[in-house]
Amino acid sequence: MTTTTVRKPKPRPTISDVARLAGVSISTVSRVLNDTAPVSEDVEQRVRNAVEMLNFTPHAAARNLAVRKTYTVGLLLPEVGNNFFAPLLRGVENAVRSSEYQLLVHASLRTPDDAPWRRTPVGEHNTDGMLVFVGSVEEEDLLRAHQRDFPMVLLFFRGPSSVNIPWVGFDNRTGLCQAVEHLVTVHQRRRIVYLRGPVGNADSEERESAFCETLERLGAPILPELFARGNYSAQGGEIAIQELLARSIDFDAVFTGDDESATGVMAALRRAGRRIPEDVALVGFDDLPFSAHLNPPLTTVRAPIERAGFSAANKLLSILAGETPEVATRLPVELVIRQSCGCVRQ
Amino acid sequence: MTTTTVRKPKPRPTISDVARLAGVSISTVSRVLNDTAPVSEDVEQRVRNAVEMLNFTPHAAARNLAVRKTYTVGLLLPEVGNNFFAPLLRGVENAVRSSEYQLLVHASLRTPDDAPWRRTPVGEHNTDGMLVFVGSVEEEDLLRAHQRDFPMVLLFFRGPSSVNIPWVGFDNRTGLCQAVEHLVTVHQRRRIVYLRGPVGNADSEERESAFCETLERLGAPILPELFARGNYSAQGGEIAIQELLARSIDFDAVFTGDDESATGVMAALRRAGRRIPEDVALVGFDDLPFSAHLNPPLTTVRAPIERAGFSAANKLLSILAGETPEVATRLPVELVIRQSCGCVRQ
DNA sequence: CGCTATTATGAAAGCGCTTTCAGCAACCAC
DNA sequence: GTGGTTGCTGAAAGCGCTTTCATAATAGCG
Repeated sequence: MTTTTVRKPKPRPTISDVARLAGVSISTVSRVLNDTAPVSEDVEQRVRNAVEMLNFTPHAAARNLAVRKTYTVGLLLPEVGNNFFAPLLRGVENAVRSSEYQLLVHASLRTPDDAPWRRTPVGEHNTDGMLVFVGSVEEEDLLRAHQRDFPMVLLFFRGPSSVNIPWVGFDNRTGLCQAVEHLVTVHQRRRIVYLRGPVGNADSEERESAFCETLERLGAPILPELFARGNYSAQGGEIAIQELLARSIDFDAVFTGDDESATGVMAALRRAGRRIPEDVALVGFDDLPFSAHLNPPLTTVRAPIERAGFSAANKLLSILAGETPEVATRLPVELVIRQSCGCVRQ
Repeated sequence: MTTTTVRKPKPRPTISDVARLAGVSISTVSRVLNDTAPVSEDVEQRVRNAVEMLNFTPHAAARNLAVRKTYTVGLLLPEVGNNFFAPLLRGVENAVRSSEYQLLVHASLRTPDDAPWRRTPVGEHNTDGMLVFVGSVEEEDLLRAHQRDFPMVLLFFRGPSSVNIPWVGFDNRTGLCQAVEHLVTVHQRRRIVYLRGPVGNADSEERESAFCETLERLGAPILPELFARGNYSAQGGEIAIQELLARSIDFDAVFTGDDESATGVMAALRRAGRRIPEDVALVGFDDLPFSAHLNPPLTTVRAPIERAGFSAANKLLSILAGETPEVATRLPVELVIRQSCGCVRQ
C-alpha cells in the first residue's frame, strides 16, 4: 500500500488569470461575467475570449462568500432510498431546477456524538434554506434554526405548535375516510387492521385518528388489538402482519399507511395462505408507481407526492425571494379503487 | 402583490464574535474548533462556552475557500425520480455519510443556452469530485473535466475510449445470457421481443449485443422486427408494446432492459388481452423492490443497484483520499426466476 | 542562572470572488 | 473654454475562515 499522498489537481484558473490574459482588472472581469455594469464592447470581447481560452469557471465558494449567499437549498431526508422519495425528489428537483438555486440532499442518520455542525451536514452554514422531511431533524434544532429566521419548509408535518413554520402535507382525512368507508360499507369488513407508520410520524397519526373517527361514525367497532406498527417499509409491514398472524388475531382487512408496507403485507399474507382480497382486503396509501401492478392491483389512496415536493420547493423559493407564502398547504388525496379491496375489474 | 423585498435574516455570528466573547484571537478559535494545534485547557473552555452561547456554526463557504476544498461530492443524474435511483441513492448516501464529504445531487436536464458553469450546476466549481450517471453529461464536458484531473467516477458507462475514467457497472452479459437461455430452452420461446433502453445507453447496448449472441449460440433466430425501443420508464414500455401489437407483430416473450419498463409492458399486454406468461413470457432487468410483487411476480435479472452506488461512491472517496483504485468495477448480476417467465411457484 | 527548546497565542496574509469608491476621459451645453 | 455629466475602468476593501510566521511565555538543561 502506498502512502496516501494527497492528490494534486491541476490548479484551476482564477479570475486574476483571466484578468491578466485580457489585460484588464479583475473588477472588469467580474462585471462582464455578471453583467453588473456597462463594459465597452472591445473589453468585453477580450474578457470573453480569455474566459474561453482558460476555460474559466468561477469558484462557487468564493462567490458565495462574497455575496453572502450559497444559492443552495437543502433537502433533509430521514433516510434515503425509499420509493416514496423518488417522486418527491423529482418534484423538488423540478422546482429547484428552474431557479438559480441548487439542491443539496442529505439523509440524516444523525450521529449525535459529532460536533453540532457536523451533526447536521446541511443547514444554515451551507444553504440558504431547507426542505425538512418529517423525522429528519430534532425539534430542538428546528426551533433554533427558526429562531434565526432561517428559511425552511416542512414536508409532511407541522413544526412544534409554538411556532408557525410553513409546511406542506396531504389532506389525509378525506382520503382515509373514503377508504375506510369503502372497506366497511361496500365490502362489509369489520375487523380492519390499521398499520401505523413510524412513531411520531404526523401523517400517520393524523391518519390513525381519522381512521378511528370514521369507524366510529360508521358504527364499526374500534378494536385495539388491530393496531399494529410498521415503519413505512416493506419489511416493517411484513413483520407486523406476521406477528398478528402468530398471535392468531383475527382480521378481514388491512389498511396500511403506505404502499411500501403493503407489499410486505402482501408477502406475509401470501406466505400464510391468506388470499387477497377474499380472506383479507388490503388498502394502501400513496399510490406509488408500482401499486397498480401489484398482485392484486392495490386499492390505495393516491397522494400527489411529486406535487408535494414541487409545492414545498416553490414555497421555499418564494420565501427566499422575500415573499411570504401561505403557511400551510394541504394537497388533496383521492381513493383509487383497484382490486385488493375486493372490487372486481370492471 | 407586495414588492419583493429581500428578506433580511438575522446576522449569523462569525468566528470574530466568538473570539471577542472568549477574549482570544480568531486563530485560537479556529484551533480549538478544528483541533489543529494545542490550546490551553482554560482557553479552550472559554472558546467552547462562547461557541455554545452564540450558537456559532462555521460558515462553510468561507472554510471551503480557505482550505481550497468543498468537502462535497456531486451526483449527476440524467433525470430524477426513477425508481432505479432510490436504491442507487441509498448506496451513495451510505458511502458518503461515513466520510467527511457531503452530497450534492443534481438532475441535469441541461439548458445549453446558459453560461457554461450554470449549464452544469454541479462540477469542478462546487465539488471535489463527481459521480456521473450515464447520460447526464456531454462527452465534451466529461473530457474537459478529466483533462483537469478532476476526480470522477462513472456510473453504468465507461467514458470515451480515449481516456480511462474509473467506472462501475453491471456484468450485463452473464445475467442476460442466463435469462435468454432460460426463455429459449426452458420455455421454448423463439420470438422474443428485446426492449431496448434509451439511445446511447451503454448498458442497454451491451445487453442487446449479449442478447443477440445468446440467441445465436442457442440457434434461435434473430428477428429484427422484434427489437423495440423503450426509455427505462413504464410509459416507454407500454407504448413500445402497443406499437408492436398495432403492427400485429407476433411474439411470445418480451425481454425488457429494466423492470420499470416491464410494468408498462404488463399494462399494455393486459389491455390487449394477452396473458402473462401463457401468451407471452416476460423477463426484466434490475429486480427493483416491487418486482417480486408484480402480477405475475416478475422474473428478472437482479442487479445490485445499491451496491453499485455504494461502490462508486467509495471509489470516488478513495480517489479523493489520494489512492488509485481499480478503474473498472463490474458487479455480478443473477437471474431471479419468478413467474412471469412461465415457471410456476414451487 | 544563562541559554536554548518548547509551547501557547496573536497578527496578518491569503483563499477567489464582489462591490464600493474614486479617477479619468470624453462629451455636452452654455 | 468652463463646469457638470456620463461612461468605463482599476484599486482596494471586504466576505469568514485557515494557516503561516513571529512573539511572548514557559520549561529544560548543563
